Amino acid sequence: MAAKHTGARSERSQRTSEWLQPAGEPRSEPPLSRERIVAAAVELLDAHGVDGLTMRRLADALGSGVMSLYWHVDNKENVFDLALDSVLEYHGQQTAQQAQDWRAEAVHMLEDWRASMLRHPWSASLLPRRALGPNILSRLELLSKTLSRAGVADADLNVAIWSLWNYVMGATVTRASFDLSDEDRAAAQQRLTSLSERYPTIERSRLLLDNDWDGAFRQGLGFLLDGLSPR
Amino acid sequence: MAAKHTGARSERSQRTSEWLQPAGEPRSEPPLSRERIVAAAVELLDAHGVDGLTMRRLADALGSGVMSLYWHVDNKENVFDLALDSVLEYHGQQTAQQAQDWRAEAVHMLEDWRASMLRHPWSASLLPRRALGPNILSRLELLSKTLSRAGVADADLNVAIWSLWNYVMGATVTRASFDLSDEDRAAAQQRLTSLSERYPTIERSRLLLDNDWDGAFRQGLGFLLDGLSPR
DNA sequence: AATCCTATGGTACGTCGTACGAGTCAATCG
DNA sequence: CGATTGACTCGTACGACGTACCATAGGATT
Repeated sequence: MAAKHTGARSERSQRTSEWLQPAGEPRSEPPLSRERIVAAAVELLDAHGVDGLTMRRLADALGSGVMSLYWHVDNKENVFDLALDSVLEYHGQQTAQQAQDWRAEAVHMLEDWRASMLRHPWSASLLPRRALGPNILSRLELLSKTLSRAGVADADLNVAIWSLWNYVMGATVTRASFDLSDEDRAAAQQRLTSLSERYPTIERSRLLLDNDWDGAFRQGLGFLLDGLSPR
Repeated sequence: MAAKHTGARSERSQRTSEWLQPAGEPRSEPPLSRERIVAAAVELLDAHGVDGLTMRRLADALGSGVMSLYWHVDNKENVFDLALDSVLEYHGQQTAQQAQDWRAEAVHMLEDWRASMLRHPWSASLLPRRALGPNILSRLELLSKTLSRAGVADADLNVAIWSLWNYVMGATVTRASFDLSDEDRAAAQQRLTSLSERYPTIERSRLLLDNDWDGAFRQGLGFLLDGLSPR
C-alpha cells in the first residue's frame, strides 16, 4: 500500500561545498531505491544467513539511516519477500528445439531452479513461509505449458505439476539445510557414529554421507518423470 | 551439554501453610521438566505460530520464571528442535502383513508423516533450518528397510529414499505455507484474478484453486512409486 | 553442622523492528 | 518571486526480545 515510488532522480548533487563533510568520506551514495535495498539484502543474506539480516545492518550497508528504508519497503517481511523472489528469476532461453524435447526442457528449468536456490541457501528456509511471488508463478506457468505440450492429460496436469514442484522443493530444502549445518559439523559426525547402532540400515547405505546430491537429484527426477510420462 | 536432568521429584509439597500465598492462586504447578516445556511450546506454536513463541510467554504458560527454563533447555533454538522432533514421532503398528505389501506400508508412513506436520503447520517452516532429530532418522530407517525389502537395488536405494523424502517434504512445506496465508486471503484472491492474464495456463487449470491436496498428494506419490518400482 | 547439587527466578544489558515526527530539497503554482 | 506541496531522509524513542549473571532455597551427602 505505502511506498509509492518512481525510481526517478538520477544522481545527487555530489557534495559541492566542503564545509560540512564531517570526515574523509569518499562515498558518493546513489539514492535509495527498492532495487538497491533488495540487492543489499541478498548480499547480507548470502554473507550472514537469515538471522544476519537486520534493518540496521541493511541501512549501514547502504550508507543510509535505518528509517529511510521504510519509505521504499513496508517492513522487514517485505524485504524477505522481495529478496526471495529476486533470487528465483528464470532466464530460460527459448531455443527452437524446445518443442521436440519437453523432458529436457523441464529438467533444465527444474535444475536451474534448484541451483538458484542453492546459490542462496537461505532462500530454501524462507520459502515455506512466504506466498508465491511472480517469479515462482512464472516457473509454474512454464512448467505447466511444457507438460501440457508433452501430452500429459489435462486431468493429470495439476498432479504432475505439484509432484515436480514438491520434489524440487523438498530436495532443495533438504540439501540447503545440510549446507547450513557447518556450525556443528563435528557434532553431526559424532552423532552419526553414536547412532549407527540405532539406525543400521541407513548407516550401512551411508545415506547421510552420500555426497552426490546433484546426481541423486537428477536420477530421482528421472524416476519421477518416468512415472509421470504418458504411457 | 548443560542441562543434565533426571526428571525425578514426583510431586511438590502442595502448599501447606497459607501464610505466603499472595492471592487466590489455585494452581498446583508440577515441577518444570523438559517434557512439560516441550509440550507447552508445541501448544504455543500451534496457537500462535513460529513468531508467537517467546521464552517469556512460554514461562508464563508454565507458571514459572523465564530463566528457570534455561535449566532444562540450552536456548530457544533448542526448544524449536525439541518441539519439532516431538511432533514427528511415528507410532507405526507393525502388522504381520507388512512384508507382503511394502507399497502400502511406505504410503502409510509417508502419509502419516505429512499428516503429522500439517497438524502443526509451523513444523514445515522449521524443518529446513534444523538438523535431523531422532524421530526423523527413525522414519528414514524404516523407509530404508521397507524399500530394501521391496527389492529396490542397493545402488538405487539412497536415490529412492531421498526422492520419497523430497516429495513428502515439498508437498508438506507447500501445503503448510498455503495454510498459513489466511492473513491475506483477500490479497491472494485479488492477486490471482489480477494475474490471470499473465499466467494463462495455470489459471485455466485452476492450479492454485484446486483444493484436493490429499488426493493430489496420494496420486503423485503413486506416480513416483511407479517410477521407483523395480521393473 | 558444613558442604554440595539441583532447581528457581529477579534484574539488567544489548539488540531488535518500527512508530512518530521533524527535517531537506525540487517541482509546482499563485 | 515567495508559498506550497510532495517525495524522500533520518534521529529519537519505545516496547519486546534472548539470555548472562547472580542470589537464593531446599534436599542430600558428608
